[in-house]
Amino acid sequence: MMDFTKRVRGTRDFLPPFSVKRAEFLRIIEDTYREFGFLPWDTPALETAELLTSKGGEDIREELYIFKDKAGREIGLRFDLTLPTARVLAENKTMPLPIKRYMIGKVWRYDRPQAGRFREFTQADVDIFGSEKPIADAEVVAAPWTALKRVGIQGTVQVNDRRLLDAIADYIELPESRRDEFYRAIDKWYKIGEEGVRKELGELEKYLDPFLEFDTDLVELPEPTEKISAAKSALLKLGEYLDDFGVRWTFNVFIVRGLDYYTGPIFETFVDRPTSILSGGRYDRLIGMLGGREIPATGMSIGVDRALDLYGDSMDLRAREADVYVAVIPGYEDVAIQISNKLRAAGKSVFMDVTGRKLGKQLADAERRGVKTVVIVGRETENGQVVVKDLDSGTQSAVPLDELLQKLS
RNA sequence: GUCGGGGUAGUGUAGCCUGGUUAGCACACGGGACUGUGGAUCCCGUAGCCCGGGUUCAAAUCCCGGCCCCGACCCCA
Repeated sequence: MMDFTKRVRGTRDFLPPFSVKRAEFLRIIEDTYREFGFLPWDTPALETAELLTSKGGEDIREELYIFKDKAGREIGLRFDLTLPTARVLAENKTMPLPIKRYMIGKVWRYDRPQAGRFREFTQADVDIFGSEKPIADAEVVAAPWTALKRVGIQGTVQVNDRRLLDAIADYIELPESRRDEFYRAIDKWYKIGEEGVRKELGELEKYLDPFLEFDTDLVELPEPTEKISAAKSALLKLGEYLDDFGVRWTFNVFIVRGLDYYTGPIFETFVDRPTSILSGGRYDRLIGMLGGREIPATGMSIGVDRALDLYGDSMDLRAREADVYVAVIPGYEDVAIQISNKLRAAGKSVFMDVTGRKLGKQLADAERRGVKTVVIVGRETENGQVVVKDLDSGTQSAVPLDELLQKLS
């Protein structure tokens, strides 16, 4: 006998009550993005292998789902939402700018699964295309940060800037060819500590002490060169806008994020663990690299599943499965359907029993589902009434049908 | 790719070291006591030793191989 119950490695099933919270979280994110004026986009999960590997060389294939279709073409699953979006912009060369868009969807990476890391996971992106101004970076941070705040998660956005890092690297005379290696090591500062970073750096360790002079508050950041001054004042401007948006942020010179993707401000958001749940930055060259005109771009992404895993318990999310449970006494199905429809038309979510099981079972079922209001549809309907029962208090009363809606509101 | 810990009903586990009744328990699920009133209690029920080989009179237990899961490293555009 084959085992048909196996899941693909690194994927997950989302079942209630978690799935209910997850859907609610996604709804709040989407509502917030809309409030900030971002419009929804959706692009295919499948892209050509050519695109997916375009900015990482051959070794990047190791981290991707790539396979051949029946015609022998190499295709793969997207690993983020930014690259497909950039492809669309490179392809549609006359879209009116600026564009503010969001996209919520699954992405796939052939990582080795472990705590907080899956091969299939959901991202909720916002991006602004067509503005190089810091106010755009600030807004793109503010929208997802606000969404998180609305569910009770107050993160601190750690801010750095690729131009600043490069300016510092110039100043401390870090060889160009070793910079990726250096950045990759210091990026682990909060994970493995100073000692770990020194060890990791090896012969590059001599550059660490001069670099550490820049581990300060932003206003106190030394300005030994013109380039550093310029990067600093850009960050100060950005910080001012973040303050205006009410975002909690801090400058952190150890934030690096990736290697060849970003060209300006970069962001990571932490709550109380060194695991980022909201991150992104500015990437002004990507669309040009894909063959489009150069369009300045900046974006952020919520790691939806990771945020739920780490902080779902403390999120302020509705967990109940429906607003009202309609318990149906056998023989009264027709009127139960009519009543359920009426409630739904008034905006209530309704779980109507369809099993015909006895009332005690239906009440237990309602409770299990976390629904606290039960409308019992039975013989009272012959007098134009239903019984409304509150499962929390245990109280109930017969209510005329035309008063049902106001009784429930 | 490297390393560590594990696989016993749907979930969590006891049993394994020291092989030997019908593989025990809890939760969950279905039904009943209670055919129009949930949370409590009681009763009944469904459901399990990852796969293959070896040792043995006898394997969940010991040995070998495989598969899978979890976690750490590497990496994370």
